[in-house]
Amino acid sequence: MSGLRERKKAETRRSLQEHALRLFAEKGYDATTVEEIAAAAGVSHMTFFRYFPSKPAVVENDDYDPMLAAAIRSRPPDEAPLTAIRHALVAALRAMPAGELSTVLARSRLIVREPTLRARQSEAQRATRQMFAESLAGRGALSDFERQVVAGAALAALTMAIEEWVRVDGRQELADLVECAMTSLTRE
Amino acid sequence: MSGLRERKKAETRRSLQEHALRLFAEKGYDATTVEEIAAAAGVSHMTFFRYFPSKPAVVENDDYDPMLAAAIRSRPPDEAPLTAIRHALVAALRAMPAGELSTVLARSRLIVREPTLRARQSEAQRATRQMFAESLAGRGALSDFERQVVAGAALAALTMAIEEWVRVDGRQELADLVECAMTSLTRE
DNA sequence: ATAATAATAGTTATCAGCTAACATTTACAC
DNA sequence: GTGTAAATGTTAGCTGATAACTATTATTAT
Repeated sequence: MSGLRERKKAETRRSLQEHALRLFAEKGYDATTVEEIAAAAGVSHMTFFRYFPSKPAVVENDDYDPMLAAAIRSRPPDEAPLTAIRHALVAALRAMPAGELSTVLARSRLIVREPTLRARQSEAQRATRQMFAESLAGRGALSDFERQVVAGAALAALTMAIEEWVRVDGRQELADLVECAMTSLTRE
Repeated sequence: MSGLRERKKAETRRSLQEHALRLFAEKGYDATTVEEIAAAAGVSHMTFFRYFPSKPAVVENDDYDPMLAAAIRSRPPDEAPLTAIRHALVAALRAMPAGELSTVLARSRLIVREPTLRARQSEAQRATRQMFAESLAGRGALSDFERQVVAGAALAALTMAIEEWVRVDGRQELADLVECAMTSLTRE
């Protein structure tokens, strides 16, 4: 698994992603063609599509979903659903090193500002919502439907927090914004 | 404004939309090309794009936004934000004639089932969210940010209700589903 | 070390959505 | 009726995405 082939693949993937993000930031998402990204990484456009199923996919990373789901599940079972999600999110964000957060900020900036990427993001969030909903199992005697609703609402709050985070260009802590957002949901 | 030209335009638009929805339902969204829709309506594909800015746009209708915003604004000012939105939505839905609801169901079916349309929908919802947020002005001493959060969460709940509505193929009242969804948010 | 093999990448062609430039038809106002 | 302006069609092109096929390159078994 660490042969030359594997390393080359990883390197190509990384290079494609890196050049893509750089070009998107430099000249805009729509103004950057897959052809250009591939050329910058020294491969053909077909290779791009072998590594990423679509142009927007090169920006996305769903790596946090399982971690967050686990964090929700490990909250005390008597906590209300939205409260459990809030604590899980805030704790996860506070535990995140600054370097990683700035990467997340860069990606988020792109996604929030490019309509095409936003649209994709909301589609990717369906999986996240599903995970959130499942990780609420057994909490507060909710039906499947109600769990989806709560998970969806929490994700909407998280999304709003991230958009605000991008708007203030990271000058407020994302964890604080998420805490504020989630609290304004439960405080009714 | 009711010259032959205007009438023809309205008729062309209606025809394009009608054939589009029919073809989408018959053979799927992706499998239906703009060319086919245009041909079915007896025009060229360029004419299609003169009437609708994009293929997905032919399915969308944002006609309800102003009505809903007004309904929210006219709720008693001491009602909590989520509660006000809930009552506004439920009242608007209960006042809707059955025929219109079945049209909404048909459109929703398409949108919920076609990933491409879902993605677009979520983008269109940004405008709806903005309207919801603005129509919450003065209610509950919320900041701009918090209003966006609450509006976003409410819309997420509405979306979940509509998805469930489609899932049960309209056999439950949408108003009831919305009421259930919104209530599960405030009940924490 | 080398040949067989399997993975990986490139080439080419094609399709669909979408836009632009230009020509042509058609309703309207006079 | 005729000129004008709107509406439509024609054609061509760009970009994202997929498929079929070929060529290259790393692995592996000898």
